[in-house]
Amino acid sequence: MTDFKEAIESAERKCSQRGIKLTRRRREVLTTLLEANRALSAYELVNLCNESSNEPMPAMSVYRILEFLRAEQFVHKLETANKYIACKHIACEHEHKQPQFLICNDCHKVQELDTAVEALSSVETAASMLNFKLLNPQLEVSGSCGLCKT
Amino acid sequence: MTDFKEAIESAERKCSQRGIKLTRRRREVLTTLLEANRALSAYELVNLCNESSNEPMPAMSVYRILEFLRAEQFVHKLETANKYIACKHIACEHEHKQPQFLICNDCHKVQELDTAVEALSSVETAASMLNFKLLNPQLEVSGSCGLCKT
DNA sequence: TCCTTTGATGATACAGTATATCACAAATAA
DNA sequence: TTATTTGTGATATACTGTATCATCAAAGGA
Repeated sequence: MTDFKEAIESAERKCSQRGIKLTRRRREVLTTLLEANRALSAYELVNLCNESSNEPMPAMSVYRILEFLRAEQFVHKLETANKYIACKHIACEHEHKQPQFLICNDCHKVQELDTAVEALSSVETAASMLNFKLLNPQLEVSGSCGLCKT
Repeated sequence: MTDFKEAIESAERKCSQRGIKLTRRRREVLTTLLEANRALSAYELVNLCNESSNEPMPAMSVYRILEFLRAEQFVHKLETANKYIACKHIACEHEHKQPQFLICNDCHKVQELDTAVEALSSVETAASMLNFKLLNPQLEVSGSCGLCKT
């Protein structure tokens, strides 16, 4: 309950540094994602926002706000799952390119890796031999997280 | 025009080896995908099938058939694009796990790599340290293919 | 201060992607 | 032959996302 407050404050700070605003609605969406502590679909977000506040949250707004939060790297989209998850490093200062995710097929929990940087660099090498330039590469692989091997 | 015939024959052969059937409808979908020679959405497939044959192809059938073709590894789904593409190796005998795709953001052409095997193995290592087991890992990265740098 | 501009949000419609279900026919097994 | 499984057709509906226009409020200039 305090962990995500720090993340919000950090996002707030980064926004003002960047000359943009973390508005009430944007904060609402980001907070909801942080509290959920898992990947959510856009409509799950809509519902959660509506449960925890009185002003109804239009689905359109959620999509728009997610675009904003992604552009600022506060949120990632899991393209393979059509879900959104708060970036693990909102509160960090370092830039972090090349996000990498392990997605559990059973419990659907997501772990954001920081470790396998060389994975993408080897793809990059292979790609460049085909004259292909990677753009904002993101890696998503699914499997089974040790916890739910039933 | 002869290239994909070989692929169909090979698929036919594999199916009979496996005790399953490449029915007329399934062959229709697979042929359409091979002829297109690019990634297609499910509904693009529906339309193309309808153009080249008189019996209307229901969208439901395309989805069902795509599931079948994926299970047999004749077709891959690009999860990040919601499109389907014929496997480059339908006619090969070797098993090929870990498909890897480079997807061009501009022309949307897709190249299936065979080369960057070590990419996934380094993810695998990182994952196993978290007690996470990869399952049918597939890699999709987008960027710009040398051809359409405008 | 007033006005204008810009950015954010609300509201509605609709396009695109996918699944659930039931019915029926053909192929296979008992 | 009868029963069962498998593939397909048909319809409905859920889920995901974009287009568009209106409104409102904050920011900055005259």
